Amino acid sequence: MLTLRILEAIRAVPCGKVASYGQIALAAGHPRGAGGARDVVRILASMSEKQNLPWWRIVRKDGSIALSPGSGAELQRALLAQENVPFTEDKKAADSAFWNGQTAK
DNA sequence: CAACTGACGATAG
DNA sequence: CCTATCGCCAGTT
Repeated sequence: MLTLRILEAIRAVPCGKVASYGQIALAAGHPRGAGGARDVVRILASMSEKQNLPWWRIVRKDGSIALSPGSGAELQRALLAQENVPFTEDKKAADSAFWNGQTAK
């Protein structure tokens, strides 16, 4: 089940770091082009709380907050800040890129 | 049980 | 460079 694998991948993200949906999907073994990211979205959006997942560590490939402002984006940024994750002026995760830092390009 | 949904990502225009 | 569209697919309603 990809869901569980994705959940595990998200849980595998170390504190103080972030991962992109694409990287999570890839780590989960779903190289569906870029579609794997959609799976991460679905799962996170629906089960994050239930699965006790660190959804706030999941950002875009650019390292920026994926959610729209007012939907929890500010909250996520605050949580990351507490995890010791530095942010750039663009509100992107600076050096917190997980998996060889390929997330922040 | 069937349909909708989506916090993305890449490619094409 | 920015906008638009396609791909993907299982959890949620």
